[in-house]
Amino acid sequence: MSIGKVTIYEVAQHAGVAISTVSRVLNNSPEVSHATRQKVVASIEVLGFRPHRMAKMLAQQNSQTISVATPSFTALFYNEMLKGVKDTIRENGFDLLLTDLSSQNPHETLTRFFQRGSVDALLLALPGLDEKLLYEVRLLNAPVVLIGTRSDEFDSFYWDDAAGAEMAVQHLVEQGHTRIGMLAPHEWSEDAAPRADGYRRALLNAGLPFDPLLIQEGITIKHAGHSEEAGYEAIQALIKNAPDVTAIFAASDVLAIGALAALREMGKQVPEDMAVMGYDDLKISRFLGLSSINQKMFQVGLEAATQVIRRINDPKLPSIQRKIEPELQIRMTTRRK
Amino acid sequence: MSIGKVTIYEVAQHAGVAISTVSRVLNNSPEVSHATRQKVVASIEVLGFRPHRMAKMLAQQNSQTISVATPSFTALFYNEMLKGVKDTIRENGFDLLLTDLSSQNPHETLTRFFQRGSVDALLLALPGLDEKLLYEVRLLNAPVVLIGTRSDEFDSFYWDDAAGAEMAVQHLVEQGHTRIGMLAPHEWSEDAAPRADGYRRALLNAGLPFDPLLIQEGITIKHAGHSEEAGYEAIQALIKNAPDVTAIFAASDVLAIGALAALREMGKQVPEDMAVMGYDDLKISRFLGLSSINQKMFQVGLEAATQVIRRINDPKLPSIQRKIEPELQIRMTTRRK
DNA sequence: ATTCTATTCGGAAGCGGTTCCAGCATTAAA
DNA sequence: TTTAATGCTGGAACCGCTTCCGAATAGAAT
Repeated sequence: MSIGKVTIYEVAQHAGVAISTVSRVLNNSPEVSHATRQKVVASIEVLGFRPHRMAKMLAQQNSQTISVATPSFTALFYNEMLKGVKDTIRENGFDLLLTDLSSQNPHETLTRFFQRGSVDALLLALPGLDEKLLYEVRLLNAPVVLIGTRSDEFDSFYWDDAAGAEMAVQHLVEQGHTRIGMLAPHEWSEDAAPRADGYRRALLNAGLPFDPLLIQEGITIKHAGHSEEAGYEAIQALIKNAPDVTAIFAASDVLAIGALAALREMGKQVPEDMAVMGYDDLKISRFLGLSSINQKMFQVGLEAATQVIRRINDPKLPSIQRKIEPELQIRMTTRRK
Repeated sequence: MSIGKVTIYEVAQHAGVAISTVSRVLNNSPEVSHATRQKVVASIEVLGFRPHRMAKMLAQQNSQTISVATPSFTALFYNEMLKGVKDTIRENGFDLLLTDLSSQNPHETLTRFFQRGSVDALLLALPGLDEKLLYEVRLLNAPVVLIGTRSDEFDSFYWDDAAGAEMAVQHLVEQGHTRIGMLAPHEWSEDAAPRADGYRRALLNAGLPFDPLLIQEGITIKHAGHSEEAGYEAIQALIKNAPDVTAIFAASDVLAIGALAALREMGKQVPEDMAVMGYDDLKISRFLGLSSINQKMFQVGLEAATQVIRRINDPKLPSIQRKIEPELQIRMTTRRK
């Protein structure tokens, strides 16, 4: 379980000093003479002493650990965010604890953080945090940064999903499409609903009728959420229900990628036969030529991490609320020749 | 920092018992009467007591935490592995600590684990662990599972990269290609070298000449490693150097995806003008129609996690060595019409 | 030479739990 | 009825480090 199990007691004895002195050396306190420091350092080296992390944490009452909680940290979407988070966390000497909060039952998984002392701060990226959950987060009484949810009492980074979706669909309209479908995940996740609103709004603005048949959710429970499989299945159903569709707006890039696969297999050309628009602008979308809405996930991750560090250092900082402006990325899949 | 700061002392006092009894209730020890248990549970509820994680760890001498160390856990390749790891870890009550070990200087970052008590076990997925590093890992004196490196003294899951690459290139040969290029990352990573060996072997077997011009590394340092950018740049250089190439074997799917993007922009048809073969078989490759070599990353992650749990429970288990058989996945990008 | 002030260090009390050991009250066995 | 076994519980040591406080030493000031 450990490396030799050398404690500061052994070091102190070996160096002929008190343990408090060893501790001072470890935390390079200024109030220790050069000579004794030398002795202690030598003893540490000789004995191969390594401090015990938990003991230090207990004594100092902090864990040097920051947790990031998401629905699924291996999902591509959150993966992009983590790229921005991880280095910042690391550079400031914190460890990174990753946890999935099942969106069905975040309450239970959130309990883990209620264990006192387990993390110094929490980055919570759970779309659609409700009041009940927010209440629990408050109880944490620790630095918390919210991502994807706006709250006045916490630092929060959030998007206007409806505006982004509107922008996306408007782009399709401008390309001359009049029958525009939408692909949504099987279970309407918290992020998909506002995107559907934006979709409707764009149609309204363009004077196009809203046809419920054109919104197609993922079909099987097995492929719930934003999965390629869901997109793959959904577009087939959509085309069956509405063969005259010439463009689709997918609620996420992942769905769009599944749709592209189905279209290819059906022998349909993109964008000639069907224009495809995604949402999230994953890194890979750039290489697929997939048009999308950039949410600046990397940047958000970076700023959120920076902010949480700042807050750890100064807990009474006024909370900040940052709205991220979505950005339209036009690429091959929606560009008319 | 905590929730009310209620300790077992308060609980004990409130319930009128000794702290040892409270502790027994917390760890549901059988040797506590039903009546007292009720009292204690009630007090815990009333006071809103939550155990302090660090204190428990220190006393129990374990951290209930498992760390996974990779070159970059946000890289798609390791991401697939993590999908297999995370649930297993979680279900067994462990927390997951993710760390990047920069391959330039893994020594320094490995030091973190040398802090006694910080993790109970380590999943180390660092291709090309050398003897020096292995020596340090040994010093950890903790359950360690190696992924991607074979060692008799540790549990290890590894691949025969050369065999996989040979299989991939042989497939291209069978499709009738005689001028087959290879795309490698900018800095020859530990995994790319054996794949290049397999490439040569396949050519040799087919009686095709080996032409060094046909192996193209990534160009700029900025896009080192397995990045889409590297593939994007490399294939352009390759085609310039050897315009007669009709098929390429990319050392990773990520490189291949970059190459596909470049080909599309150049107006080249895949697979008609250029067949493309990847390596890793990321989930997304299925949807891109990208032929690849499946390394069963998810499965490896799953098994490695299972094994590390097993080893934590029984440290003197004989170590196992599992070689993963690569599997050829033929898809659109290499299929002759 | 004496007093005062830094500087450096040792001692000891936590941090918040776990766990061993002993003691007491019960109950079963003799 | 006495003795032995059993079930619960309290007390105290301990996990390994931090940090406050007071003491000792040395150098500066008088």
